Amino acid sequence: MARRAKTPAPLVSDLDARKATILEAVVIEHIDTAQPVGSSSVAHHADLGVSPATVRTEMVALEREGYLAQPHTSAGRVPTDKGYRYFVDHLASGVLGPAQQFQVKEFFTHVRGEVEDVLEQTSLLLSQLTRYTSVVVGTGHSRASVLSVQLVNLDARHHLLVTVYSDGTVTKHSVLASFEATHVEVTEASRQLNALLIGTTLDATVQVPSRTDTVAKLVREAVSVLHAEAPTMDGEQVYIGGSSRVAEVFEGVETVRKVLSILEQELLVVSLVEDILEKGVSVAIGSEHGYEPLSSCAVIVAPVSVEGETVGAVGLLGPTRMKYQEVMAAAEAVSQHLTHHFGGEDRG
Amino acid sequence: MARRAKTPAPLVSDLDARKATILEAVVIEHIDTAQPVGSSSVAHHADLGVSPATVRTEMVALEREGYLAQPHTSAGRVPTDKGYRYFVDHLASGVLGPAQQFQVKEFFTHVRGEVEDVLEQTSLLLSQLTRYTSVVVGTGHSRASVLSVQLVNLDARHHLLVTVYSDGTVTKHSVLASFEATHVEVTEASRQLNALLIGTTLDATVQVPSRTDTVAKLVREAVSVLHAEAPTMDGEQVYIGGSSRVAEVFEGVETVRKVLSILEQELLVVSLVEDILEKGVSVAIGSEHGYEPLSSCAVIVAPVSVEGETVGAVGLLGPTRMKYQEVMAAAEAVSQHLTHHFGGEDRG
DNA sequence: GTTAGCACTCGGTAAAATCGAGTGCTAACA
DNA sequence: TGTTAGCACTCGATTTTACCGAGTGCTAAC
Repeated sequence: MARRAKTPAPLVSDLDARKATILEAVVIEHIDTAQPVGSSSVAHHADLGVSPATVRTEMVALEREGYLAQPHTSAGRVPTDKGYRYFVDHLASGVLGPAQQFQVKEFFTHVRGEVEDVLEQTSLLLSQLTRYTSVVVGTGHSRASVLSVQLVNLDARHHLLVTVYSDGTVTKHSVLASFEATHVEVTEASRQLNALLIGTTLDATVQVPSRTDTVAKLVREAVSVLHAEAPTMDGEQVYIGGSSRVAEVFEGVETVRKVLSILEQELLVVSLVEDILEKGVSVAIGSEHGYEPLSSCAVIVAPVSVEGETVGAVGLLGPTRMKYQEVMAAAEAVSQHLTHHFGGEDRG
Repeated sequence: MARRAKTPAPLVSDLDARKATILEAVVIEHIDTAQPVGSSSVAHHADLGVSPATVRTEMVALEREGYLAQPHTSAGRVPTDKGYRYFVDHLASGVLGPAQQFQVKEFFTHVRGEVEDVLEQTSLLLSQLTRYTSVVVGTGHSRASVLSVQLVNLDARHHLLVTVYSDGTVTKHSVLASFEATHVEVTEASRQLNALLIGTTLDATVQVPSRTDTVAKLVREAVSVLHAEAPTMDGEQVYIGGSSRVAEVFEGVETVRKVLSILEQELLVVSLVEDILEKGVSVAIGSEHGYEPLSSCAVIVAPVSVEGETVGAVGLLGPTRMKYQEVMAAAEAVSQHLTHHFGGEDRG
């Protein structure tokens, strides 16, 4: 028994075959219809040769164990978060339809451009593919080393510090000096900065010159600006695709508003995705992720890694009654293609 | 008579004083309550010493002339787009509340950072200020000249072309060569690119070397990559703040979805804003802007200019029954502060 | 353990009744 | 001529009532 399985070990459970089938039937139908599911409908669709009455007794049990819930007496049953959890852990498994597979392949053979563009486009792809809102996260250059620094002067006091990192990201920082500097001095400062910083990572401390001439002051200024940003700005990028889906997929203005307002906060989205990744889980249902305003959401994530290192993730956000099979398959497929795209070095 | 006034010349109109007052009352109350407004309510609030009956006859006239509409017989009146138009052109004028004024001032004395960050934060400010969704557009470096180009090699075949423009923007482009290049060659190419491009704008053609050595090939490659992007990528930046407001402010899922899906398309948003600016108008109501899916929206824009040149705009998007006075005042104030912020050179 | 039978619950929908804000019109008035 | 009170009328919104039927839980028979 693995100490930490890919999905958290089921508490007590493992329903017997029939209960599982019934649960599955309820989940599937409810996902499809958004309505409570009744015993007769289950008896009919899941073809265990049993009558509704039997199904009913089983459903009572499933409800007692917390997999199902009744909106009110004399309505059908609806899956709980726990019910969905069992479903995705034990029952769901789907493959991408051929049309979708084709679309994904097409996409990845044709994308070109900068990493950022690819990620952004990918988020659109995902939301088209699944009809849910997608989240693509690129984790930044925290471990990337500096390839090149350059100080460009805009005018005598304003300079722009442009840094290129080994992972291909580029940052810029304004440097406002309290003194004037000539073009030559700026160029020299640039040269020294290169000597100083190339090969280092942002968290490393460097030996700055203590002289008091203009060039040295420029260098110190630049280094401090750069390092000041280091802790906050991890260079995470977030791309959200199909946020308008939120309005289609959730019911109730209030829910829509809540979800949208979460999506607006990029930092929050990043940590949500990272939290889920960290737990080694690929799906977080309802309250599982611990973000209260998203308690009616399910989030599916799949990591994107290059050389064993997780460099990002793709995610999809929908109601708890989302189409897990399809969506998980899509996330899987896209994340793998992305992994390959960034790993398999031979694309622009 | 000016050939093209700041706001399109009123067709026939200019209502007499009493009609105007009545229209104003209807608009104000409807903005407030979202309900059709009846004659008695108008007679009461607008204190022209007249009875509801008289108001009614006037309202009939206003309806005939297209300023008001009746959702159905025996309901109150609702302003039409034309009614709102008259309202904003002739009647509306408001100033920012002191609290808001303070907030704006506070904001602009404390913002720091890159242009992009300032614009993004501004969009948040605007949406907080007005409780509507905001749009901040920065028009790009189409006329900016190149300050510096640098080719950085990631590995033998992958290079990164980093360009700094006179307006402080920085772009990066991957350059994938079909041949290998040494570090020295890349550095030399970098030097030549600088000599070649500094001071030019993207639309200018440059004399590339026709030699066939590695350096020359690199240079040609880089120049072509850079120029290829020029027409599409104008470097426009769009920042949307408070998109969750859409869900609060519009009613009907379908409307919300439509609006959100427009907001997702950055290009579309940019051209919407630019269209309105171009017409020299600051408010576009309902069908005026010609974007059908936004026919229930009003858009308020204010240009941001530096040295007489329009470099961007701030905008706010709400339902046609939005609080024009407040919102226009806010847009005005923020755009002026922004103008000043970018014009008054002494901030980082 | 399963099932048919059955009484019961209760949300959803439809029809009916009611309400009232607001209208348009007319006739009297200044 | 413009204004106003009076009044019948309209019609959406709200409430009431009735009813249907899907679905339940329970029980007794298989």
